[in-house]
Amino acid sequence: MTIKRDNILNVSLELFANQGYVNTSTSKIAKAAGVSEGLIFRHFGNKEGLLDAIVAIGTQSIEDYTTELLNENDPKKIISQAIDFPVIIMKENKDYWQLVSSLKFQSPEIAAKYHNTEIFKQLEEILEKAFTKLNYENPEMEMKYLFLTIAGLSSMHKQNKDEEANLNLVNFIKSKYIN
Amino acid sequence: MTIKRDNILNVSLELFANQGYVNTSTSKIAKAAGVSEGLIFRHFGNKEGLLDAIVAIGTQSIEDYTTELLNENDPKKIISQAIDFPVIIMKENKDYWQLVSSLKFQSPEIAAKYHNTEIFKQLEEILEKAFTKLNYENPEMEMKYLFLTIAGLSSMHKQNKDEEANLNLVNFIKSKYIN
DNA sequence: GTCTATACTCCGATAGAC
DNA sequence: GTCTATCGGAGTATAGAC
Repeated sequence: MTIKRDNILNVSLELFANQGYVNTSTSKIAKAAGVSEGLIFRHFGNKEGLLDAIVAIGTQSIEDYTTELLNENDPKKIISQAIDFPVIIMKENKDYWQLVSSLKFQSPEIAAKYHNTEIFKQLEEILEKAFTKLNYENPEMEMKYLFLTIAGLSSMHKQNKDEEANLNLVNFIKSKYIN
Repeated sequence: MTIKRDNILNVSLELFANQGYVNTSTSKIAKAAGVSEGLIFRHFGNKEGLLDAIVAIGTQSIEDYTTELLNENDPKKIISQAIDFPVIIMKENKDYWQLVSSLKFQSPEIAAKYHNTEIFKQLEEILEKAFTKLNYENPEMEMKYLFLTIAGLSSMHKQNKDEEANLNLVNFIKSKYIN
């Protein structure tokens, strides 16, 4: 029953992420998932409904990770884990992350619909507090700077396949914050 | 004479950047540019030819900026100007930059075709040399880290409209390298 | 299977530059 | 008078959502 539905979900996440949402036709999805095209519309109404379902799943697992950080008290651990964020995310949710990034470049309506700020606002607060605890001169700026670095790491992971090099860089950045 | 041609070029850069290449139909471009649809094909052969023309123009102005850096000797100035890179680019080539970024998320063929690494390889070399001159312990890593920061700055500028905040952050980052 | 959107073609006509 | 840029519209083929 839900096997085919899951099939559609998995296949279209992969296709949307790697070929783009607009470039992926429903018939392509149907073929790749081994289902009839009609089933897609039976389950998800229309193509955008399918996109909604996919994004919702991925968002959940990222929220789970942020919640972990909320329960952490040691500021150095928080910073360290925040730097790990792209590594973790990219490993387990590579396709999801790429899809969400790509949606920012779609039409303004689509971009707005899937632009999730809440998770990041939380992360920002946590990080700023961590820097405050560590007596940094300018915690807000430090937080913004680190956030930038994390954003950069995300886009790097998307392009660079050399995992060892990526990990070296992650550790190098960590060493700037934790001695 | 070429007024209409320029019109097409300007309008489609804006549309491609903000709505996406695939989402922008040639008829939409024609209407927005106030020209007949046929004229687009007369000038550029097909839709991809139009994209080529647009990208070529923007690439040129970015190359101009990198060439400036090549002629700079003071390592601190090089680093400072590299950090300024996204600010300059985003101010003068916002749409172009966004378009090129968005193409990375298109089909693999399109992504590969417009993925320009040469400019960045040059920039990488220049920066690594600068860090070597300044006797940093690990110039290669420092370069990669700074490169990451610059990538992060680019994506931030794309989203964040508050120019003053952006500039503050840029200066904060500069202060990490130049005392 | 239906219907619409889209890339692309073809052509006759016009107006201005040389 | 020719050449070039352009218009406007009819028309085709195909792909894609549903």
